[in-house]
Amino acid sequence: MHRTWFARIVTVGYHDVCHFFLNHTDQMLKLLDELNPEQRQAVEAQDGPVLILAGAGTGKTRAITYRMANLIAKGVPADSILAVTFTNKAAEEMRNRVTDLLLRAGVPPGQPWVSTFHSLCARLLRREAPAAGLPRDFAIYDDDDQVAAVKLAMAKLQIDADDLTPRNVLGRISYAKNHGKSPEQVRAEAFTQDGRQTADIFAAYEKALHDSKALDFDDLLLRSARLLRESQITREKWQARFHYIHVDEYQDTNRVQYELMRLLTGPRQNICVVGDEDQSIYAWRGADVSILLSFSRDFPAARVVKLERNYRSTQNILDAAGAVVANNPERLGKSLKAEKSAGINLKYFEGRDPQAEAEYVAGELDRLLGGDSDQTCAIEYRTNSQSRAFEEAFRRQGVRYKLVGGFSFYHRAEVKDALAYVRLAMHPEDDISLLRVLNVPPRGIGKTTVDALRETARTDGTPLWNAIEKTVASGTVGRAVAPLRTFQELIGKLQEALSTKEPAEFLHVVLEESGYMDMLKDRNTAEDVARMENLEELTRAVAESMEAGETFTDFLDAASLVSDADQYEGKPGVTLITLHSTKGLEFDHVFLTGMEEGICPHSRSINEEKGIEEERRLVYVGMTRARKSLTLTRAVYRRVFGNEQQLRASLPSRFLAEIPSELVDTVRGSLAEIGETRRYEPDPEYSYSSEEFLRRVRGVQKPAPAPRRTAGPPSFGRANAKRAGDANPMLGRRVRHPSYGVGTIVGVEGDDEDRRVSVSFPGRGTKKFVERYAQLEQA
DNA sequence: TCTGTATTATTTTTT
DNA sequence: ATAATACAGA
Repeated sequence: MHRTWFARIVTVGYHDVCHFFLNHTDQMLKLLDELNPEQRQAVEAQDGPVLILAGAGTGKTRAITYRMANLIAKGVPADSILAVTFTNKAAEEMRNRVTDLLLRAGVPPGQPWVSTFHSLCARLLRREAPAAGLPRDFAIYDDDDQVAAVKLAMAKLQIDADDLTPRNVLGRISYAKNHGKSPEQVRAEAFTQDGRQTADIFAAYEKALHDSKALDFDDLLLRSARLLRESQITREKWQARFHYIHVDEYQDTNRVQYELMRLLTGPRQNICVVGDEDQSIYAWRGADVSILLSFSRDFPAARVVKLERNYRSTQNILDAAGAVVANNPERLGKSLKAEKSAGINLKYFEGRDPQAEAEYVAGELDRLLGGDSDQTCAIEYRTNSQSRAFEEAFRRQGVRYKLVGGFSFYHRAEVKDALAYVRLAMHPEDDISLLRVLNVPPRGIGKTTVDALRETARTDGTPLWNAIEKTVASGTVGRAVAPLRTFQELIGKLQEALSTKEPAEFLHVVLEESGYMDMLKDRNTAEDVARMENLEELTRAVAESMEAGETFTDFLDAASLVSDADQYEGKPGVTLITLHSTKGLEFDHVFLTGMEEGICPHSRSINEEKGIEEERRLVYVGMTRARKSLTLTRAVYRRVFGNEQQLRASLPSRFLAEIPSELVDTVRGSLAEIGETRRYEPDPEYSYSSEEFLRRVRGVQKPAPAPRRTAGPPSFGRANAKRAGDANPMLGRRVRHPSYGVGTIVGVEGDDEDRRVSVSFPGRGTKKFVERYAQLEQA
């Protein structure tokens, strides 16, 4: 997957390194001159605990990479150095940079172990599977699988409460697990019906994962920590393996990760952590800043290094970001000094709605990327759903972009389906995977049959696989018995293939024998063709992974553990990305969008002071990603859901008012006029009611707002259609839909914004679209 | 009893 | 718009 060429470089032994010892240290010393005094201090503090408090853009990655290279140059075997990063991408980047440094210093490149906590734990547990009481080929459930497991557990318990959504329950389960609580404890502490039900679901979820031979993300950490805690032999073995440990983004470490770190560090205490309390943005998933703040208490011998020189951003950007985060109490407090000059002012644009916001951004991108295009631009937003307006506007205006997050390759349905078959071949008792593909492609196993199987499994307390076996064996006549037997035989064949064939070849068998490929070939819509290509890509990825010397489980682990941010390639161009995923990245130009109350800060965090503080840090992170320019935008009206919901006016984000107004220029065309820049200042008048706000905005608005989709696909007969009453002139028109092809309009309802059209497609039935969203063209 | 079509609820952030 | 669910036809 994210393996690169250096993975194949043979690790050089300790003696080889010693052989060139003196020579290398000299050259390494020269390289260390490239560091500033503080960074150098962090690098040369070789033994014992080290805490690096590093503000945004102060070169912390640089400090860690030089530190590791320096250790290797001094003769420390590369594979006894561990660095834990927040994403796989960051890990890859770090490995590359260490390799580069070693090459420059003339040191034979060695490979330190760099990975995320989760990948580290996955590999540890694979190697120590027997000691951990796990089968070596356990599955790793990703987020989707986890939600499916919760759903299954809820169905089994026949719990169907409105306020207990699977995702919500999963959050509670994860919270409990990360706080070391068992289902029994959760139940004992519960004082509401919801709490008790959550405890029951938790118990059923744990059992389901156990029976399926699967671990979730939390389990990877928990089981590793437990193993190291309880098995002295294993603990000493791994402590002996890692002599120097580094943890990046330490402010976002949770309790279990902390325990892991301590267990691995052991008595040697060669631990170096890097963090910034202002960039802690994962408290909601158990991260705990106090772990960072109490490092010096945990390790009294700790040396503390502060990195405060910022090499990334202009002083204006830093001042603006600093002013925002200054509103948070309980900071260690630090001064960030830009090495760059003041730079240009920040910009502010307020559009009527997300479309206007997106069009403004698209125009700016056009300007920025006009001539030379080696610049990197980021469109940052709080929630993934905000990306759509930008995607539409960019596509209309021909702005090329890359989307990070959302639906990544390994989350595609066809990829997950294929991998579910693979898991089933390993463990047929994996209910989640079984339910996923039992009737994909359709083999005549419908809801009724599945319900019956579930009931059998529930009463017998067995996995569905056994229930299938029982149903088939019982000899009862039923329509579903034959397809069930076929499915059984299919899995049998796959098991056979798994044990005899190479992984890539095995995957090919999976796709052919299951009929999955045939299903796609038969349907052969544009989407199906794309799916087939994705599956080919998957097979290719497996083959490449094998060539790189990885095992099949390595590959599967990586597929489960890819993170959204891993998709970012750092190439010139435009990237759409959530604020959370931007952590650790940097861009020449940043657009921080959707700066509204309810979006950023998000409405779910708005009621608690702690929530607001974290949102503020999120904004701080987003702002400090920018090197040269930072533009803040917002939309006055936003739809909560797709279309039915009404437009809702929102107030400007409170964080905008925290930025000193003299650092910001309001863009021409912004709805908030220049006189209204006072909104940037703390102003009691700023907090008027939403009704009054709406009135004000309407007052400001131009008398005839231009139609928004001027550059869009031709909107057929809009002017005519407005004249309602007589037979709609749109009826009978031929239109083209991107995936359904050409059809005829057979119905029109509503008008303007919400106008919906029914289109009859030959052979595919009648579909109803919201005209504004469906990309219909006149045919 | 399965399969396709109509209706409805759904969006915080993620390893 | 998309995903889950309900309903009707084969």
